[in-house]
Amino acid sequence: MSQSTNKIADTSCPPRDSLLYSMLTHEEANKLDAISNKVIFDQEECLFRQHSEASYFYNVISGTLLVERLSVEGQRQVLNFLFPGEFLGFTHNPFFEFSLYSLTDAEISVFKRKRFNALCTEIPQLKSNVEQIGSNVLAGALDQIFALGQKKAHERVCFFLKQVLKRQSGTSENQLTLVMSRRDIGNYLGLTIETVSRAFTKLKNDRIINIHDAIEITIIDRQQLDTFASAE
Amino acid sequence: MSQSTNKIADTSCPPRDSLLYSMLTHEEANKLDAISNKVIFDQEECLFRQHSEASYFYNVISGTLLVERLSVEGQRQVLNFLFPGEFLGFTHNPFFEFSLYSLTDAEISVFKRKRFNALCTEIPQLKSNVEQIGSNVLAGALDQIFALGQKKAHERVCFFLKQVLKRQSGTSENQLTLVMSRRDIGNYLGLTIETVSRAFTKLKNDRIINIHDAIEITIIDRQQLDTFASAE
DNA sequence: CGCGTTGTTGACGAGTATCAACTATTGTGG
DNA sequence: CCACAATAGTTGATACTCGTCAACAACGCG
Repeated sequence: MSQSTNKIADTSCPPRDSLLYSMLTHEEANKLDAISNKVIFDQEECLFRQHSEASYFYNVISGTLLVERLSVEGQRQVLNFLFPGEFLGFTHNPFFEFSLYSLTDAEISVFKRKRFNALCTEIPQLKSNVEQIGSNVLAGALDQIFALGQKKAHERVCFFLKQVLKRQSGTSENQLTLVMSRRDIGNYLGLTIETVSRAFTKLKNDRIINIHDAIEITIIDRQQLDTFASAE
Repeated sequence: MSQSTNKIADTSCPPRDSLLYSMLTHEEANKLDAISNKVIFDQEECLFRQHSEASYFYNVISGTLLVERLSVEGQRQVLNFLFPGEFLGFTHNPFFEFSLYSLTDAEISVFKRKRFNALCTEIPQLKSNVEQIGSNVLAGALDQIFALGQKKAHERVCFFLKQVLKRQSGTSENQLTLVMSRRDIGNYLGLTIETVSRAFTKLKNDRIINIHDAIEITIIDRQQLDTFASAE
């Protein structure tokens, strides 16, 4: 397992404001913390690979991750990005349907499924929390289908920016940092890197966003961004 | 609930060769049958609507169904088709993420979730069967993402035909009946009806399929169909 | 500093959407 | 049963979007 090659961070606990911890008593939350390990990953590491045994699940504390899937023919499809506070791995399958990679250095809280399931029988609320979180994977996939099926290039990019804006916590209201490459964005949205680049330029020329160094983006016209993001 | 407006069929039971019944003893299967009702739907009926309470789940005995989702802006997206033997509704969410409509007359075996969950505690095997089936929804969505993100029109149509071929049981090996309209196919594949029509014509001209009356299709070159279906 | 990688821009062509006309099929009322 | 209207599907002409190929710029790294 890849996390065994990483150092286990000492004392610090995952943040308790997340869905998983909601509705739990303080004592229950302590029990939950007790079965998690905080693991530090470097940039470009693989947390788990598609078809590997789903023995763990993951809660992002800091950093950004990428979820991808390979078809039987070996074609790569980016399925999602993962931001601090988010979870992955609550599948009922014995094996993962996709792979998870770190785009940046990342602190991850890792739970062993067996121990977690045991705790679930003790704390029933925990189980319903997990099931709700698990359905987020499907919700993300459905959103992506909408974007791929019905939108033009610059609209897909707006959809993507809006998602990052909503999920990339911390930074200021209209500022965002795109740690993922144009290639990853393009693959996620079903576009080539050139088309993604042109879409960004168009949005800049239309004064909807401001591009500083291809990584740092500012939203100027939030309303127009929303319109494009949900355009037919 | 819409099924209350439909007649409950009398004695007949759902087929027992499905995933849900696999690994169950005869006695357990009987218990399962006891909590299901067979309901007859006409063409173009709504079995359940998006955001309605997920109180039931469904096992198709005969007929073909369509799964669709509306965005907040009201745009329609076809997510899947459902064929005999297949299931829908094993969500952990309290509400459905999508709607289900009958494309043809259909016999459906309907299970009440509460009674089913109660039975799950009695028959643990049942629960793991269900979880496996539930993940098929996600698997279908992931396949659709691949098709939408990476394929040309005629390749997407091949992908679609291959799916129908695999899942539409009963009829002969290379014969299939497309009960869904070109509009539904197009929406599912992210294409216009004209492009779908042209793709069919191209496949006919390339001698990969034969079209009899736009509904009845014969696969001539199965190998080429597979190649197109999984092309980059 | 040169080199590789990543992102941007331009020219061009392939592929798909759009608009429109036409055909085939289905359903309805006389 | 037929005539007609309505719907679904096909085909053609055209415009537009996006992919492809190529050149170039910006950045990071040894």
